[in-house]
Amino acid sequence: MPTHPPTSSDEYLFGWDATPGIVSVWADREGRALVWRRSGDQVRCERARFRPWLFAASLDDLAHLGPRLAAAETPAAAHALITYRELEGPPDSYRFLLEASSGRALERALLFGAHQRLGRSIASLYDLDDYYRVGAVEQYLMQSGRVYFRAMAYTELHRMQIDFETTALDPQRGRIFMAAVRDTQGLALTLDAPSPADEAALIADLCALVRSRDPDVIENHNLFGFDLPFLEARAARLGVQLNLGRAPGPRLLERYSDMPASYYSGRRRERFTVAGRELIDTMDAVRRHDFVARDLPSHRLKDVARVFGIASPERVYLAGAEVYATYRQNPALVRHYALDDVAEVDGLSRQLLGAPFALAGMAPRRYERVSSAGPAMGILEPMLVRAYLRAGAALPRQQQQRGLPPHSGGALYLFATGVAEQVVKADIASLYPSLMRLYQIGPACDRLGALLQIVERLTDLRLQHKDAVRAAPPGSALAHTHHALQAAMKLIINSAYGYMGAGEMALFADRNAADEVTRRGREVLDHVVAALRARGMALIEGDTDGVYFAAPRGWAEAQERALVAEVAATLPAGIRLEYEGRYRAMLSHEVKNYALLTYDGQLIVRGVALRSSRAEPFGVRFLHEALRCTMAGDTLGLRAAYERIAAAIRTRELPAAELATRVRISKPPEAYLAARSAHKEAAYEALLAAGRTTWQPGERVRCYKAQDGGYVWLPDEREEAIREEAGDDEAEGFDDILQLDDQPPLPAAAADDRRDYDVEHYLQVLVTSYAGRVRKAFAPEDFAQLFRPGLQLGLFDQPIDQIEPHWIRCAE
DNA sequence: AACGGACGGGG
DNA sequence: GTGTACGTCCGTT
Repeated sequence: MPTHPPTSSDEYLFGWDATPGIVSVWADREGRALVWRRSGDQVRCERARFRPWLFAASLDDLAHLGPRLAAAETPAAAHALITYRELEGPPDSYRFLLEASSGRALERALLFGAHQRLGRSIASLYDLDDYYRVGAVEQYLMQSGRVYFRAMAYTELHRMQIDFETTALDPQRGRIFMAAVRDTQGLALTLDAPSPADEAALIADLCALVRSRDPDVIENHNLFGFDLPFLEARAARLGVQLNLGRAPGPRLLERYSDMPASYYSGRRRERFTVAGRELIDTMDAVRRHDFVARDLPSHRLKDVARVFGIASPERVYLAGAEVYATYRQNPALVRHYALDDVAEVDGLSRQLLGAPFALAGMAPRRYERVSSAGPAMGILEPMLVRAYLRAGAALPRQQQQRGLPPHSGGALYLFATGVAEQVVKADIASLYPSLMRLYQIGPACDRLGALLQIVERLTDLRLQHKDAVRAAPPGSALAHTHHALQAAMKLIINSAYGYMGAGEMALFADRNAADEVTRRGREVLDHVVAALRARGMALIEGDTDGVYFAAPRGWAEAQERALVAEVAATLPAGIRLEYEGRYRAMLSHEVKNYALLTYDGQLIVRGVALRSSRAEPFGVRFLHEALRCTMAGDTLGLRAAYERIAAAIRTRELPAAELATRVRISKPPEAYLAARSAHKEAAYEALLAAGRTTWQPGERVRCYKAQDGGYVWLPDEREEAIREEAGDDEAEGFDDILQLDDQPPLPAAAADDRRDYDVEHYLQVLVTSYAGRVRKAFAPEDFAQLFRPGLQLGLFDQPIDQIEPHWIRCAE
């Protein structure tokens, strides 16, 4: 592979080969690649060759090859098994690029040599940090400079959504009874298997449908976590082959583990892959979206679809446990439901996969990998490796940096607790990348300066795409494309700093550089804080790149904005302080724990201290009211809210469900019974008291403390009413019997009628767990008076309407 | 307060 | 084997 003179930063970003329309790549370690390219409705597969390669720190492990190892581009290279290229770089780097016509032969030779050198057998090259290697597809893409989707729009992709309805969550206990299939070319149908005998045919039909519709992409929500593992298990049990691959590649769906066990003993995610088609799990996209936006109540398909406004008004909702029972009564309804599911997945894909699509046009990885990868190790690092490979430069090798002090973080200040009005939030846009740019802080080991060039070029391009979004017709495909591109670029830009601070597994990590960025960041925030203080603002809290402060009462928004602009003007060029928003009031409790009241009356609560993890419904209701009253300075209202809820508890007006807490239990029955005498826990006691002797760890238990000191279980009717059906449908030949497991029947009294809770206990909880969240807003004696049971004033009390919260205000 | 383990999500 | 790492919350010391 020839090396190239200085590469342009556009090559760093986009590769260099102009081949358009690549929708999938499959490669093996023997240097064979299949490249599927789309042009309109046509997909053609081209065969390509590449020379398998990897980076090595030395040639020691290849000495045993003798003349079968030769320097590239020498006469001896013609007869060599493995060729090497010595790269420009420091001695402790990956200074050799090894190439062979067979990647497997290359690895075998290295493993043999390492075995001899170390005197122990080596399972995998990944166990040796003497080598840096990527997968075959990545080798091909990095070497060729190709990327996916060149000159393609997202709408040109042929996508198919597949969703299974099953009789249970566990493929050992249940089976597939329906598949809903939809594609971007207008298909929408369900395949049914009303009887267990039909399941094998359903699976085979589905595979045939995939092959005939021939999509580039297969999508679903939790595809890797549920549908594919379930499908695989059922197909194996029924002896059906999963022929989902695209000709002329291998046909079968393949499973692999997300990472080698030797590197990480934690949870390994199962993944699947198939030749010629990209498998996309929209849940990955949802996670990535929520990581930035933090606006999702959950990651469930139905919840997310509602938030994004893609749930149709006629959408059918069924509780998971009821789907199969419903199907037997009303199959049409379940077909409707399942088709709604795949329609929502399509909607989610259109909304969320644009950015990964754009990233796949930059990073040398498969679209399906890019869409689930983290931006740093998953995107940025492959781009850097491609740049070094292209330039013929040695990759840096992380020296073990043991015993370093932990990497220092951003500034974090709590200036005041209490209640503020006229609150302004100002923050510095893209602080860390801006600092990297401004002060040219990149990893010292990045001799090409590629990371900084990538950040700089991306920052410029991103602004261009943001402009292009504004210039394009709103809602148009063009606007969408530019939006996706700028979002993708933002993701990479923001990951650059984190990448430098990443541990030793990041090739280009540089703790000192990361520390330098945070140090400069603290400097900038300190400057902003000082400038605000000098202008008489009342500071509340500051965190890394943003600050909350109270402006003088009665200021108009324009005045606030002018002040922020004035402070912004004192910062170095390239560092932009922005006016982010204003709030009617703020309750400052602890750092990162506060409540905000917007000018249109919305309550925003941030931080764990202001959320109760156990969250008894009555407490949450009260807390929200208490926060509103406190922020309004309405102590009478606060006292009234407290008295109202305390009275409702005392008179048992509240149903027990309002006082119940919901916990997830973790111990199996034996474990709890063993520990029980030492330490009783409410949830288990409640189950035992209800006569239950078995339960599953992970079950959610809703329970409350009763007047008699015991605990009472409140089953969730919906979750418990229908238990999963028994699994052995093949042996029995039918599966139409709903089996309740060996639980006793539910108590006859409906749960919401129960009132036998421990009044004193819950009055205590009300004060300590919930009223306590506004404690910081009051002087101790005022707080004690506000939440004292009974109505009589104490000797030294002042009238409640004269109690004031602790105000955070500008000096007059 | 610090640490380790489990969950999410899917029917 | 088509490949390198999740945050967050909960329960326990």
